[in-house]
Amino acid sequence: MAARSGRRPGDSGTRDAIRAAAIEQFSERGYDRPSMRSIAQQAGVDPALVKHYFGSKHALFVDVVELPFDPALVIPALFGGGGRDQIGARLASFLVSVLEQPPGRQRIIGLVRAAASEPEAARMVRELLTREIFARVVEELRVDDAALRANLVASQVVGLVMARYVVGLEPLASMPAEDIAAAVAPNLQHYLTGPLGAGTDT
Amino acid sequence: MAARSGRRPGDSGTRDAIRAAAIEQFSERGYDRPSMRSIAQQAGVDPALVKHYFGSKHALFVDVVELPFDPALVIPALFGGGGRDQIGARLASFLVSVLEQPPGRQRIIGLVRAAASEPEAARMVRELLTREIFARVVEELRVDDAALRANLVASQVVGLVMARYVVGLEPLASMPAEDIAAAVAPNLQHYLTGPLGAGTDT
DNA sequence: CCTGTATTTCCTCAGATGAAGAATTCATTA
DNA sequence: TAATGAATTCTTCATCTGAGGAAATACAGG
Repeated sequence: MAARSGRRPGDSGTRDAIRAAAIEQFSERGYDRPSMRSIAQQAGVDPALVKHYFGSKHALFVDVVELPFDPALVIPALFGGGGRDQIGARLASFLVSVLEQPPGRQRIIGLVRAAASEPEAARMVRELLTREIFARVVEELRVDDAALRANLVASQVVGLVMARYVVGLEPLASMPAEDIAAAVAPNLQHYLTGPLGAGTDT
Repeated sequence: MAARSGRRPGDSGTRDAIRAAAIEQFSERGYDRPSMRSIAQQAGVDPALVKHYFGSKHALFVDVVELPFDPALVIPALFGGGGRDQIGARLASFLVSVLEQPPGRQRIIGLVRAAASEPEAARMVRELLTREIFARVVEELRVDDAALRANLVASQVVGLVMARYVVGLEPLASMPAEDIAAAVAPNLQHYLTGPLGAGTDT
């Protein structure tokens, strides 16, 4: 207990306030546009505290944009077990559940937005998908071209995020999430278990 | 005396040099990161000329990022006529032909990247899709929910651009374009003419 | 030859940005 | 109570940004 001395950290909530403001700004305006000053201002905090707690803008971004779920747990649950012809639907409704709630939605939108202009963020997304997601999908899905199938699923998911949340296409942007999940599920299913080459019918 | 300032002899070509540099930088780094100075430098031109010819950074972006094809001509050709069950394949291979050549690819990637952080670019994409594309698709496709179907197709196309060109997912990024077209075509077909619900009646 | 206009360069401005350091406040602990 | 170290603030720096203006130059038409 002798090691514990001085003012206890975190009793003011400053760090969390900065993180909350950063999540919001990164998810709404990408990586470049939010400044450390604008984030600090929204958090009601001195700009120097951002650097004090996180060191740099990039470190703050990395700290704040983490997946709101653990792929190591989620993917086996989604892909394992039976019901191979229901994977598309299960995956779609899981994605919807993540994207419709603030914590998950903001982080994922922030990642996607940032990846469009920050090469480092693009690398994060690429490695995260490759290491955390694709590898496990390959493991669970007993199909050839599992990596490509996971790529295609990822492309549809990213496209949906762009279309619904970033670009705001109507009617997609205003639809109930469940309807979107229902519309997308068959195609996710096709990417995962259908024929890839000259597939004749869905 | 060699003049250090003033008009250079011969044909200028300056305007085109600026446009070429701008296309390249917007497509590789989005809207915010390229500066008028960096574009001018790449064009081998004084920064003031960028403002002189285009007025502002935003005007330069708008001038440079135009669709490399005319939807008014392309869409009726794709959707009109018979072969309703081949629309997905025709659309996929048209998209591939546009995306695999420098002029079209750079403009579309530039638009997508910019839309992620520039609200004005997002608005451009939204209105362009709504006015130039969706409206004509609705006209040609005699189906209910034509706008939503076009939204879903757009989401897949944008997602493909992000996954292949921006994030660089493997193996998607290194595959021959025709293979990708073949893999995506059935899903585009499904979005356009298949059932939209969960496979049951909508 | 001379004037006008388009092209080009240089210079300036006002503001924002990420980063860094010094100084101040204050709860906890010895 | 005094010392400690974390939490916080203020100030500074060097740089970049988009924008605008003034002047220099060269070509074209009269």
